[in-house]
Amino acid sequence: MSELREMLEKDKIKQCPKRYILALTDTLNVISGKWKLPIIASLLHGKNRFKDLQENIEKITPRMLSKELKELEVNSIVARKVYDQTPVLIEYTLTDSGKNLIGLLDAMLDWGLAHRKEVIES
Amino acid sequence: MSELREMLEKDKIKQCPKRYILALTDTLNVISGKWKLPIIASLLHGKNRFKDLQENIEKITPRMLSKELKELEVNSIVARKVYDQTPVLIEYTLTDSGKNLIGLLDAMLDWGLAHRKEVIES
DNA sequence: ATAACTAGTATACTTTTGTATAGTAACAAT
DNA sequence: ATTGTTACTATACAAAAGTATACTAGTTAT
Repeated sequence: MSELREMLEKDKIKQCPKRYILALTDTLNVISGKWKLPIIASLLHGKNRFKDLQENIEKITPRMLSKELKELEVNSIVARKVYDQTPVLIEYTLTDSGKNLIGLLDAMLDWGLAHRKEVIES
Repeated sequence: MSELREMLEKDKIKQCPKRYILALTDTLNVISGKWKLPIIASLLHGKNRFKDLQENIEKITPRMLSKELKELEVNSIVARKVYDQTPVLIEYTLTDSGKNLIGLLDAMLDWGLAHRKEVIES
């Protein structure tokens, strides 16, 4: 049984441990906002350069792309690597944690598809 | 293999179908913001009345609680039922879709815990 | 010298999200 | 008539998130 389900068993409602709350809010922060998922999805697709991302993600401004990439880097979701060529090549890649997000994306996709089905059927 | 992983196979990168994007953004909308997860978690715990929720969720104002409950109701995550007693009893419950969110919360929890471990270890 | 390429930054603004504080409505009990 | 109960709403404001538009810096090619 899942950790959460166990925690919620009727006859033994426990306080939600703080580390669970931290883990959940971490996760929410990583995927929240207008551009995080498009960026992560683009990186999963193999679009790794600033310009690739800008072209791949419709209507994102360089300011937002730069801001979000920095935040993802600070949170160890994305790694930034500079290749000293000309013109300079800068490559953004997903860290292991970043790649592991695909499991979460699957869960989101599954819930979203099931929910749409539920809502339409009723 | 997961739908997403399959879609991202290197030699056959497909366009992300629009219904996938819709499903993902639906899901994100349902869990985004400061109060959605606390409210959903409280409802899973069996706190079903406005006042219960207000007491259970630290520092939420009635305005926000009301606003969020309405939005969750519109999106078929929460059902509102009025019992004609005195004083009036109004009960908020999770719909099937709402209850199914627990699987997603588990995935979020797992990723969050694993990520913290990764970051600390490195 | 000018243009073009990559990878951004700067400034000002609008929109969305959330907060603070007070008040309402229906009814019952004292 | 006042107080208490539940379940909210109204108004004004502050903070966070996102947008628009223009500009910079280093390098190479013409």
